[in-house]
Amino acid sequence: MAGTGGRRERLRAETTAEIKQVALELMASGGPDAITLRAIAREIGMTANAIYGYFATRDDLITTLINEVYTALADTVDTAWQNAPVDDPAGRIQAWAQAFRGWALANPEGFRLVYGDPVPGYQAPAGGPAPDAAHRVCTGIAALADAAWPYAERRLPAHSDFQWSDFDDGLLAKVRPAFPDLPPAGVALALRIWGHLHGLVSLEIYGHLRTQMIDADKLFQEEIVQLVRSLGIEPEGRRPSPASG
Amino acid sequence: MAGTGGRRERLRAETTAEIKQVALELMASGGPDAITLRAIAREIGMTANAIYGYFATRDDLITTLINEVYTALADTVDTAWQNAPVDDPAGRIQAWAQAFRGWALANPEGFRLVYGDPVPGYQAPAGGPAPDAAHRVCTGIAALADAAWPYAERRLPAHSDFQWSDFDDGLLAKVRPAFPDLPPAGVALALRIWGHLHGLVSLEIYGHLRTQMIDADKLFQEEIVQLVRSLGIEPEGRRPSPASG
DNA sequence: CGAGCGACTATACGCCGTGAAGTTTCTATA
DNA sequence: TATAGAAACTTCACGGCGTATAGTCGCTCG
Repeated sequence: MAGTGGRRERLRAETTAEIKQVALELMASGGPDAITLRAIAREIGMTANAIYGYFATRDDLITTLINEVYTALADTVDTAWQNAPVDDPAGRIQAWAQAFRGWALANPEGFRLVYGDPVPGYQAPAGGPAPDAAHRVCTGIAALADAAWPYAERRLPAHSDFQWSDFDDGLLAKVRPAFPDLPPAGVALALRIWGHLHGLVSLEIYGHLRTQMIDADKLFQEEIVQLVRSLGIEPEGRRPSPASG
Repeated sequence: MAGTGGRRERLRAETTAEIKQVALELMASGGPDAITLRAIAREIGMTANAIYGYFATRDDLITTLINEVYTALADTVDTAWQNAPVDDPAGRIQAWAQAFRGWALANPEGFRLVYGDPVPGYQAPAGGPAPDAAHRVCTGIAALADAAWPYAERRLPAHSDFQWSDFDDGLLAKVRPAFPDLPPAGVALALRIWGHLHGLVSLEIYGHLRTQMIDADKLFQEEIVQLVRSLGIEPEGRRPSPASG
């Protein structure tokens, strides 16, 4: 067989990349539904069946796309919150939330692809289509929860009984080494924060907020402020010390 | 034309009902994607084109189904929270949240139909497919927010500047007469609560929580407790008076 | 009784995913 | 360098989809 630099393999990689890129363009212009093998082939100048040489089935292609799009989302939000000062946990949470919603608004079809029913009849593989990217996103929020934990802990009275066994091992493999001081309840807090923000963005992207409210942005900004406040850290770096509560 | 009780009209109503029921059965067993005119016709014993005598297009049928399913959801949650004691706002919120998630878990395909990308290529009509049901759901949460408002108000410091003009007129037409003491910020609070709960349930229904957590129920129960607490009302009726804060 | 209308079928078109079989083109080896 | 084989791609085919058009049957009412 040819080595890594073989001509054939290079062409193959290029064609694979082109298929994916055309698929993403179709999705951006016509929604996830527009991702059809025939449309991709038409655009590239191939026969639909030729794509089967690169992806075993349409669902395989979709899964790959979900992976890439989800990874792009994770990159975006990670970059955003990591660019905020380390000593400003409230600012980091704000950055995460704004980046998450901003990405969703800029890539609504991508959001639907990752978080919705992507495409007619699509069946995600066992363990989800993009577990790594999902864990990355959750780990990002866990970082925010970890930074806020000294403040938030006292706001979450000790009735919650989360244990490590409640969580997915793949997630914990990333979270526990990175944030050794974050207890199970802290991970639960991270997931709840994720849920809060995902809920509003999801309602907005799918048009359910628009039928209730003119300006979804205002609602989201309020949500961020209240989220930060509920964690016991004030926006814009003005926050009490953990000791003074 | 025949009167309201005419034989023809009765038969027509029966066939219309049968089409919708078969569609819902197909959805329950095979997901929203399974709702195809041809499958419905096959099940009923008609030709696919015969359905065009009852619904102008497939999207029309889908819109009707969304309306019915959304209404069923609204009925369920309304019944649930209204059955809790009036003087137990925390219990009512709990009832709403449990009923919402319970309905979603019992009717995951219905949840996807209402809140997700229902069906390949479906385009919801302007104003959303089921604005009435959506407003009913939001009005229900507004009732909960209204009951909690005397307690919650002091937890939401006065930096939010919501106005009536921020919200949809159809929603306000239901909310303002029913809860004359609830200010715009209270409606915003209701929408945020909706977002919180929708987010977690949506992540769960679409399988995104399962890749992070073993027991989504535990997370949701924690969410309810913290939600009630954040509003300043204690669970199970033990709550401070608004005056004592 | 007969005209008209409503309910329904038959046929057809262009989409879709995908399987089977055939063809071309490149590559590795004898 | 000749050649066997693999890889890339095409052609043809099948069944499913929404839906447009035209035609058919039977009930109902004047």
